[in-house]
Amino acid sequence: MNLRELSAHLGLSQTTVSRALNGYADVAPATRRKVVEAAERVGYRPNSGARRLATGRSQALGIAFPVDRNLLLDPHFIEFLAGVAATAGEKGYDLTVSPTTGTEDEVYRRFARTRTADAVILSGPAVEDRRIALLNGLGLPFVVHGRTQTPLPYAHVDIDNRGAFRQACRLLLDLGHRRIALINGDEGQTFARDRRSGWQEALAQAGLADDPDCPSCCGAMTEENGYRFARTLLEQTPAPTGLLCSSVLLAFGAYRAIRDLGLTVGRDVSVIAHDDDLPFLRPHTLDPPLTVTRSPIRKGGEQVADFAIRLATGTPIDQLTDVKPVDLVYRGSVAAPASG
Amino acid sequence: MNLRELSAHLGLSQTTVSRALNGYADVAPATRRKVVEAAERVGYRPNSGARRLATGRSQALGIAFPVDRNLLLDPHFIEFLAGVAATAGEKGYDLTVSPTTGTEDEVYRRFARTRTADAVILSGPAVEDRRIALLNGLGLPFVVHGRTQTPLPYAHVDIDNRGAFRQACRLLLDLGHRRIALINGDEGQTFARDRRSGWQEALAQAGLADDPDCPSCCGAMTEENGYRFARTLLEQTPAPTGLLCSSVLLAFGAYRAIRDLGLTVGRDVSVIAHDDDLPFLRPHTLDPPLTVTRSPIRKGGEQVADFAIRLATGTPIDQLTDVKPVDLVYRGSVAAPASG
DNA sequence: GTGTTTTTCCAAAGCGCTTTGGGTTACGAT
DNA sequence: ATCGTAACCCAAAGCGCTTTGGAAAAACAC
Repeated sequence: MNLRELSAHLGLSQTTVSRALNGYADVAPATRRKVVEAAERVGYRPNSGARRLATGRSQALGIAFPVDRNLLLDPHFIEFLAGVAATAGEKGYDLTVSPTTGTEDEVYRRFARTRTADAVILSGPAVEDRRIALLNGLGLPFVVHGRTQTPLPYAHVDIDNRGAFRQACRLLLDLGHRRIALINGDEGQTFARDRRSGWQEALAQAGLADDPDCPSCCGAMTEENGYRFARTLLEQTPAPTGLLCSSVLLAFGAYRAIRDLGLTVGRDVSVIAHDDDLPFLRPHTLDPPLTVTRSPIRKGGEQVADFAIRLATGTPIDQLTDVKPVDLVYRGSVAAPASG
Repeated sequence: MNLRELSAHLGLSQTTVSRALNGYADVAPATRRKVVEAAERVGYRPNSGARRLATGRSQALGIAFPVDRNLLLDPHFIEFLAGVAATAGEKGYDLTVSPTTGTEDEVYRRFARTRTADAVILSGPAVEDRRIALLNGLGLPFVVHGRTQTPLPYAHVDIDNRGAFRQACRLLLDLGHRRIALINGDEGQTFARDRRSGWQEALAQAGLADDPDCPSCCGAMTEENGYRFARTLLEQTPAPTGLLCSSVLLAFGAYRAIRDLGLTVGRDVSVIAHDDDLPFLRPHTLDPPLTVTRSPIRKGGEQVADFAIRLATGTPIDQLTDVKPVDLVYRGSVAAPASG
């Protein structure tokens, strides 16, 4: 059933039916009701291609991910994607995911030229991210999940990573810890860089700036890396008594390392992690329950999608920026250091 | 730059340019070369909406996932999706993911009516799956990842789950185990049901059909459940000496439970799991390395996408079915049971 | 040379929708 | 009655592509 058939069936013009369905003003309430009901009854849906062609907009959000970087395999990204998808779907937008090998440029070019997406979502921004300039050049609206360095204003959703890790580190300092290590994500990405800044700021305030007893390491946020990093850090002397992890997955590995070294979390080593609220990795189920700075990454996805749709429909960029504060949830993995 | 402009620029008709670009026969090689080069140079890309409207096909694969069921949060699904996306992208297809709350019906209806997707991908089929009938009714081509019960032929890609678990169970039996438990995924889904069948077949062949000392449990394949299930099973008397897990994630939890009970994997309890080759959960990094039946779920996704595209372009259904055998990889988590 | 194919190209007709730019009708104001 | 103004509706023109059904040119056969 297409528009012509539907309007013939109703004895109305295509124009009127179209306008009735799309909520235009100049159609009588009674007519509109009739049209909407008929459309509902016969299950009419406008052909997406035709609408796309006529309006120039695709009612779709685009997101590119490099297949070779392991973005899709990263549960954080997926949870984020779930949020994006949920909100997009709710608002009648499709989500077109386009995998790429190598650079994402080609995908964005295609999105722009073919008008496959009304706006794109950028995730995992680097500190200096080439994609921003490209998208600006292409005139393709975009929303960044996270932040980056760029002269122009840009739509973004982020959390206060720096503040979160500053606060977490300060908690350990207040409890008396003096050797606090950071197990971070890939520091090419802004979120990791920000967390490092937060950690450093807190240390600096405590007079521990660049203290060699407060080491750090970074890499992909996997359980395996968490184990390796924690093990390496804890085998040093003097070993850190506090561990800041950029992900619960890393903390998971750290717990295993701590156990393997015959130590006890919360007694010998205090651990705090950032919790993106991944549904299959619950920090409170660990033993002891893990103290976290918590911010559901899924919510981030939802907000990014919302921003992207608003952007595609004309909301100015400067109204589309948000940086959320982060809660610190205190649990048993943290205590004052063992005396000595 | 659109087709009209491009053809004007070349001094050719739109027809010729279109046909040259789309590889039709009736255009002179020299002309084609000129056209292709010009298109390349100016970066011409056909407008997706227009092409969609003209051809009735969208060059996109569709996949629906229920937001409230935790499909997207399931790393197995994601790894599968990565494979789908990779192959789709490679072949110039977009991947439209559509989240739903509740039933997927509405999404399929929309796909069918709006022609948003040329074919859809069904993942996690239940033993009796309503979606099959719906899609058949809608005339929307689909490929199932897994199998289901249905009278009509349908395109699908699956692995030999039954054979894999039969073989795994037989290995334990051959080593002398007599109490072998199954920790399975959700048995509403076919893959889990098949694995159970394989386990049961092997037990039956050893004269252990329905033996109460060979219990089983099932549920979402999380680390947490693995721990809970294993713990419950191992606290029975007599406790099983062999554990078959439907996922490395479950085995992960099982290892933790075994350790917590003061037992040792490979000595007190042998463990085998199915390994979908999730990149952040490597079975050989466990201690002791985990014996697995292995089949990369990502490859499954790649093949499903390939099938879906072939289906959308006219390949008959009966050429689009495949059930892959599964390797058994023997590692240190398996040994003969302790005597007695 | 003429008739017949084959090759190469093109004009024009859609695909199904939105939207422009009027037309009608109804109704209160003059 | 007549005019203006709303309120409602419509015909037709695209949007940018593919594809049908030729036509012109070139190649071939006789």
